[in-house]
Amino acid sequence: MPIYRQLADQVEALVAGGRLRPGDTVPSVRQVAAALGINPMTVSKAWSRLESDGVLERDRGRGMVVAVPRDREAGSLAERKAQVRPLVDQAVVRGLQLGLTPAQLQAVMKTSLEEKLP
Amino acid sequence: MPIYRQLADQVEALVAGGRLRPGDTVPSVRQVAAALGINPMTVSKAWSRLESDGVLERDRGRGMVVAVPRDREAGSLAERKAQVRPLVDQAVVRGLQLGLTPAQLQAVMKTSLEEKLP
DNA sequence: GTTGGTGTATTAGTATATTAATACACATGC
DNA sequence: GCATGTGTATTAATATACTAATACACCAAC
Repeated sequence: MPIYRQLADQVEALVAGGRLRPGDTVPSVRQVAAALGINPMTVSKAWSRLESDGVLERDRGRGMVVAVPRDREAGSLAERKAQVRPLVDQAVVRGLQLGLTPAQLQAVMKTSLEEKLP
Repeated sequence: MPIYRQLADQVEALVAGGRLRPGDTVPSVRQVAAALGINPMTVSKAWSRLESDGVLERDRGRGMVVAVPRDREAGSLAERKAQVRPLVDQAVVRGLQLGLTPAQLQAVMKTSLEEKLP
């Protein structure tokens, strides 16, 4: 998995779980790049992707800040469910293939939720 | 998404949901390739991947057949749960980011299960 | 042995993705 | 103005992934 995607996923998980809240700042691209020994552009690509997804916002001259979640942007409840659906399907198919029962799959999701949420 | 992956995912879903059962045959690579207007090797790549995953088996001279699910149940329950976990995590993070509640995410999975299972 | 059916190893061409180097634009504080 | 901090557009090099063309090995039935 590419570096920029690993970075984006990590930050996205922190925000989704509430461990990074709206207004919190994120380390600058150069800080992260120096810490990981990679190119700042690679970090920038991760930050930019998160900005496109509405997770972060650019604060001119300061850096990237966790954005305030705008529910309208995501659409209706049905639309948002439809967006997660493919990912859930993928997990379900894999789980069934492994011989897990529906109840066991639900249990895995419950565990995941408990670990993600603060 | 690449063609060979779409094919593999479709067949995998059919097997996981029980719509294709052990012993059932799968159309030959040339049949599928002709029907879709693509190269047989592309189909072969999908079939091969499914064989690696233990979903299909090669029956020399005849073709590919849905495998008996003994290998899938290899490993403890905890191990199998651990294997699905990353996929569930991905769905959960995306769902939370879209503002879905845990209950709503569980509901999406329930719907997915009901649609997949026969 | 011949025919007609499997799947696939190998090779090659093409497209796409990923990372990095460089130079730039903008904002802030002195 | 100047120094120092942001992020990034551009370009280029590299790696990886995907598809296809060809030729081959295998099996079953006649």
